Amino acid sequence: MVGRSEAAGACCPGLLTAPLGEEQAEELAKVFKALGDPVRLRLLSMIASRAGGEVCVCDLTPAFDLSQPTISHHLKLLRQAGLIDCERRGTWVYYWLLPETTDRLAGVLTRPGGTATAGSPATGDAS
Amino acid sequence: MVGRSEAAGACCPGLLTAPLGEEQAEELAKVFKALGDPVRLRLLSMIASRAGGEVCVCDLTPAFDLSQPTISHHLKLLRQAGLIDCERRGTWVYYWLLPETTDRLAGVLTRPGGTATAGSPATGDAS
DNA sequence: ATCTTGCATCGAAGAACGTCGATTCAAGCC
DNA sequence: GGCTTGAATCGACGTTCTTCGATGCAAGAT
Repeated sequence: MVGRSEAAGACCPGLLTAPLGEEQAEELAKVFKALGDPVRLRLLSMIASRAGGEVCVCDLTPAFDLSQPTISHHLKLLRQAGLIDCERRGTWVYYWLLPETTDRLAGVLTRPGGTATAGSPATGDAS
Repeated sequence: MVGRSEAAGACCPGLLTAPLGEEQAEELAKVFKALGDPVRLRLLSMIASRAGGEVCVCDLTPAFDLSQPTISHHLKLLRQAGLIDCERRGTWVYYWLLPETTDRLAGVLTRPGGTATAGSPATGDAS
């Protein structure tokens, strides 16, 4: 009855329960690497937390002290990792989150025994 | 040797619900970057899935086609990210998982809605 | 004390990454 | 048609990362 962790194919029993195979590790590492940059993390966060589910690039770029090609490059990496997707609509390009991928990562990082909820460390202080 | 809890600083409402601040993004990116390598992913998986909760380095190193200093380096990065910790016991050094950090990541990647339907037009086609 | 074993640290070489300016492409407007 | 705006692509440069061999340190064995 584990519905949540198997959203994107039942290929991954979890990172913390059994040793990862080389291919699975290679594949997962690509997605985690895409998240391993603060700019991309903020971009993903801005896209995912958007009310309508979509963000125009013209709304993302001015939020950073970076050039437009750099933002475009980061968006491309997030897209290649399967975390977001985009569509051109007239003059503007809109991006949205692909929740399958984040769900998969969350499932991979969730260990069966642990009571893991957002923001509350299981051990130690709960101040 | 124990660097206690530098990763779980602020209460994180989640990566997908509200735009991430610069500092939080910087901090989270360090942990994700540590997971962005297949060797480290496999190391973490081998450590986390161990029955007794501990693994000796001498059991980890021969599983890879890499030199011993390289494995030691990756273990150091995982430790600096707050994902694992270690202790010397006689001649050998044992590593174990710090579930607080993986729990936090899983929480950060979990969106409150739970149901992974976002109403996006296309699924499974990202290019 | 000396030797051996297990693991960490120290530079160094090569590859990969992040960033930029310049350019190119797409779409709308004059 | 030509012009303007939004976004992606192209080279290039400096930094960071992954890996290695060589070395150093801790702890047990002889």
